[in-house]
Amino acid sequence: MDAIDRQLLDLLRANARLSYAELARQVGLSAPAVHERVGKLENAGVIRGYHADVDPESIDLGVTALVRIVHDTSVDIDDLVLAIRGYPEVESCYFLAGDESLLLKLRVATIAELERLVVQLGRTAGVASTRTTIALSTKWESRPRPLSLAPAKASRGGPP
Amino acid sequence: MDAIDRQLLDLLRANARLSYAELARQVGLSAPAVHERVGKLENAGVIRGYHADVDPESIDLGVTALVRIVHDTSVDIDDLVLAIRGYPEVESCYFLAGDESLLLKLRVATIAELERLVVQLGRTAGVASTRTTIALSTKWESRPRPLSLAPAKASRGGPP
DNA sequence: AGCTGACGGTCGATCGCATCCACGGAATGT
DNA sequence: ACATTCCGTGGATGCGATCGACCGTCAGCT
Repeated sequence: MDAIDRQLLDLLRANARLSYAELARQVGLSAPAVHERVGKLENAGVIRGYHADVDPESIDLGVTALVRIVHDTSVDIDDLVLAIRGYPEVESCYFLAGDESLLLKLRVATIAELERLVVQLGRTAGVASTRTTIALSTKWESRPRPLSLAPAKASRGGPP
Repeated sequence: MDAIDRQLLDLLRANARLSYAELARQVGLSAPAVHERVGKLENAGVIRGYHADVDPESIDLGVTALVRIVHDTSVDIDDLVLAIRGYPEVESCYFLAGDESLLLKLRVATIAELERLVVQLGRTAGVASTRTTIALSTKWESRPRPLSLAPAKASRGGPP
């Protein structure tokens, strides 16, 4: 994992559909070399996948909510997580340090659907209580933090 | 936005590097037809981009934290959001209904870095107070909810 | 009804890209 | 010094992206 790998990750996080030829031009290597590097990053689990980012409102998921869950410890936490995974509306799930054990981010079409889901969650085995907050808007999400600052083609030769 | 569009969105959300030829095979159209459909979805803002999903631990971002921010209303909320956008560690930012106005999800390398960032956030104009929770683990994140269930090639003819 | 234009698709051709293979050179261990 | 390994380049080949020409369907108009 050197500077060129980091640059490739940056490029693919910004645009996952770049061709290997284009990536090669950007980092100053040949296409096969880039192909091999990216393959290794995939196999090593550094790159976990490539996903289209779809506007939620466009696909009728205009309501975003955050639900914090207090764990009823008579049920194993892994079983609870597994049960929650069964709800497709739950986009993300974090295991927290603190009073509430889990934070869920979920998206649904309507407030009515949210109500239905929160009630169902509250009845799920292992859930002691829930605390729900509506997200009025998403300012941004999944913003990638750049790993490398300089393009590799320039500045050959170590720091001054 | 018909069933085939939804199917294309599903396919690209699962794997953004599928070729147009492969997409075409999956939905039962020709490659140029798929090319045009995807282009329209991009131009309409339904597809906002394509991003590689990189394992945070692999790029030295092993600490995930959630910070809730109480807004000091003497500063405009938009200015506050803009200031927070300046911190590259903040991956996501939601505007909430409730006591705390903002929820931030951020990733850093170490607890020490987290401390530094939380202190800085607390000093930012418009921040009345912060409440920080560490995420011990991310069970899952950005899981896409499938839009269509059936492959378009099969089951021609309405429901029974 | 018949005409017309917009829309969305197919087909065929061309050019670039992905991918495989053989080869080369630098860094490393013996 | 030599052998080995790693990582790269260059060339060849078949597939995919993409363009242009053409076709069927449908809605609205005369």
